[in-house]
Amino acid sequence: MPWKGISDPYKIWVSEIILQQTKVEQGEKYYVAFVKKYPNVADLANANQEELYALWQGLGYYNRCKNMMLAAKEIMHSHGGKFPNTYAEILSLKGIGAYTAAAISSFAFHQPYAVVDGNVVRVLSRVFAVKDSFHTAKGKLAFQLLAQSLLSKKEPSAYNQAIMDLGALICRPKNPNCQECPFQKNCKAYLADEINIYPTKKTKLVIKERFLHFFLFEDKHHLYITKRTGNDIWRNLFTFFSIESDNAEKVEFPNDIKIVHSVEPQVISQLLTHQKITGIFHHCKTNPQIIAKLNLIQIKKNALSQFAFPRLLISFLEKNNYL
DNA sequence: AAAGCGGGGCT
DNA sequence: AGCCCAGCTTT
Repeated sequence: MPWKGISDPYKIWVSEIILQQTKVEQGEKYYVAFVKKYPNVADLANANQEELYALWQGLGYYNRCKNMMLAAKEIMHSHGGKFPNTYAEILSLKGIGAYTAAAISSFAFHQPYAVVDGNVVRVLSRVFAVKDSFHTAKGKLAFQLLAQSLLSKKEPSAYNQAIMDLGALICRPKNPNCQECPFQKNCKAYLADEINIYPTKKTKLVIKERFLHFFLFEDKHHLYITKRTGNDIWRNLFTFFSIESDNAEKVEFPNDIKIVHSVEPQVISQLLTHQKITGIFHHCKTNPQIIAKLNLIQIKKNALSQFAFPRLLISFLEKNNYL
């Protein structure tokens, strides 16, 4: 790598920013071009923004170079053009977070700050069987403290480089080379044969789409409803008799329920935290046998407000002037 | 805590 | 098509 052995904090900074969310192979030529066109902080601070963006073209995350220029100007104005050498000052620069501040202060200034990036998280989570996700505040703190406690205070630079290399080359995301890993005998994940569950993923919010077909039974003065039970949404609330389907068009309904085909079913959706509920309201022909068979509750239309309905039902009732 | 920000490689 | 990756800022 072209930045190998470099001690200039500016060039280390450039390399670290380029490598954020970017593969080494992809970033290399950008790094070479960048330090050639802008060899130092002053050059970057005085850069033409159009040219800077042009140089960055294809690399993505364009705020990275925008922030670098802002930071370069800040270094010129507040630090006399000399790259700051304390963690706090480095961290305060635009576009530099905990990882990059630790990387620069350890690599350029040999200060004892442990880097925590994706590689480090992977290594530590496996070796120490850390199940907290780095994407939570708790997990972030846990990995930060653990990494800092392991850091070699004598050679923070070598330590940081080593643990990231271990993550990149041996303790890889897929097919880690545990046979050649120096920590094989100490790795809790390996010993438990649980390499594949680490690092714990961010729990992505999956919005499940559900289709509830409601069957509306009524007569002149009454509606027929049911109380929802079971471990599902709207427990203990009242709705029309319903059947769930995997689509809005078709539903398997009992043979003895007669849909009023002259009335198109009404469709209303409601977005919940984890579910998108689509209600399809079918107007049905009512007869006493079905009411009894489905064990429906007869309520007076002028007493609807005494019952707790889900919002989706309220919407339907309001739209149709029941409420 | 979650969204937004690019692009490329991998499955 | 979805997931992941040497992150940070804004909301």
